[in-house]
Amino acid sequence: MARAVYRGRGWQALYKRLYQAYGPQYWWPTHDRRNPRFEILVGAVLVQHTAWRNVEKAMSSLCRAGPLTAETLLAHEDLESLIRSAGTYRIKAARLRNLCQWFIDAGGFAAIATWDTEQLCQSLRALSGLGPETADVIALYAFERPRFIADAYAFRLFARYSGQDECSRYDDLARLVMDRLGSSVTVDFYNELHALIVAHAKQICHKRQPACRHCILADHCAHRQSQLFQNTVPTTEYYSHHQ
DNA sequence: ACCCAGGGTCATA
DNA sequence: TATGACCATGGG
Repeated sequence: MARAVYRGRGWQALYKRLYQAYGPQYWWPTHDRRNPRFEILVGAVLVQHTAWRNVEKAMSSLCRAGPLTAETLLAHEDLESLIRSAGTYRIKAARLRNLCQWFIDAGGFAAIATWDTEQLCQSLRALSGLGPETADVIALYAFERPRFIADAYAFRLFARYSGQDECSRYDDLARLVMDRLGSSVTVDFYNELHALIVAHAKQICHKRQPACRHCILADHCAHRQSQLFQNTVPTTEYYSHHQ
């Protein structure tokens, strides 16, 4: 049986094609299985503007220093040096302390689980050092709320794919995508969608020069279409005929 | 030597 | 509202 081909342009079709190409991404990755949900809070802060491999080093030294709990992190006098390899470590140490205190004051996972999603996201964004993206990452991966992560990769993909860059703010793109997807979309969908967008951006849709020749979305991508149009005149065939 | 990475804050104009 | 400087390590 031939596998299905998804020809639609919408986000549902885009998801299916990405999934078909890259498969499940198994996010959020965890280092220590004892406190997997709290580790997501920590990782979400550490990974800000940082390659994940550097977060892994910081996470492993954190786990070596004690259990990954809010109380233990607050007790670390040398938190800065423990997370040094994640970069911007003074800032991130302060942000982690903020987050840990918030978590304790809120009453932990059981209490926060009863919060409304909007309430949760607003509360997270109110913390110094947690912007819209980190707040949504925590809401989605640690608290299993349906949120679209409108990160730099999503902006890039959307701008190239649709050919329009009308969205400039985080909330504009997040709202646009969530409205189009509708309320029936599951948390698992958003979980996988963000991970797939990251995988696709890393492998194909780079910042400078996207590898459009290998892109599985190229047939519907505005950026690819404009590239093909520009390349219609100066082909090697043309010059070989006219030299 | 430069650019980038699973961002966010703060100071200017 | 919209840029720019800054944070800072590590890999390509």
